[in-house]
Amino acid sequence: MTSSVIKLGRDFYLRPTLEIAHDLIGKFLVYKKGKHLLSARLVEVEAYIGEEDPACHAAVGRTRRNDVMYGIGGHSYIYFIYGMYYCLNVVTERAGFPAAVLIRGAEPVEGAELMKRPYANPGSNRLTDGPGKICKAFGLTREQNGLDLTGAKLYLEDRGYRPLRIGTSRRIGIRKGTDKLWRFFEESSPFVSAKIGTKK
DNA sequence: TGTTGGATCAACT
DNA sequence: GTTGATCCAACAC
Repeated sequence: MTSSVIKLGRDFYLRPTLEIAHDLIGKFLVYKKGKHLLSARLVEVEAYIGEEDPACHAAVGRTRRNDVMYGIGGHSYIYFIYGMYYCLNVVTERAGFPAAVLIRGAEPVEGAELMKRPYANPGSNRLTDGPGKICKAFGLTREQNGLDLTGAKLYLEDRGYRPLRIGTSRRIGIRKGTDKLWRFFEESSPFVSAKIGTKK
C-alpha cells in the first residue's frame, strides 16, 4: 500500500528481544551481494535470550564463537553448524547482554534467480524455508559475521507490509529450553520451515 | 592433541 | 522415523 521504505535503525534492535522477534515478521532482509541485490520477506524467526536460556549459544558464557552476541544490537551473528550450514541471527539488546533472533524462514522477493544458483535443484521454490537454506540462498558465510545491520551491505527494511496473523510455538531443533514459546511465524505462509501449530 | 556433538537438510526406510 | 554429509568450537586430557 504505502510506498515508504524504512531501514531499521539502531533503536529497533535495542528493545526487548521478544518484541524484536515478533516485529521482524514481515520485515525485509536485504543483502547487497556485489552488484546484485537480494531480498526476502521474513516469515519465521526464533529468539535466543541471555546466558540463562539453555538453548542460546551464550549459555556457556562468552566465547570467540558467540562474541558478537555480547555486542550492541543490530549486528549479524552467523555461525557454522553440522559441518555444512550457516545460520543467520540478528543480535539484539544492549552491549554486554547476549541475545539474538535466528532467521528461520523467508519468502524471496528480489534476486530469486540468484538464490537458486547454489542449489542442485533450482526448480524448487523452497529455497529459503529454513535457517541453513536462507544462508545458502543468500551466500552468507562466516565472512558476513558481525556486520553492522545499520550499514549499507546487509540490513533489514520495513516496507509497510503487515502480516495478517503471527503465530507462536516452541523452538525447533534444540534439545534444551524447548518449553519456551519463542518462535514466531506468519501463519499460512508456505515459506515457514516446519508446521507446528500455534500454542498458548 | 583428541573427542564429541550441534539453533540443518535431503534422502532414505 | 532414521541417517549421512562434514566442520569446527568447546572441553577433557
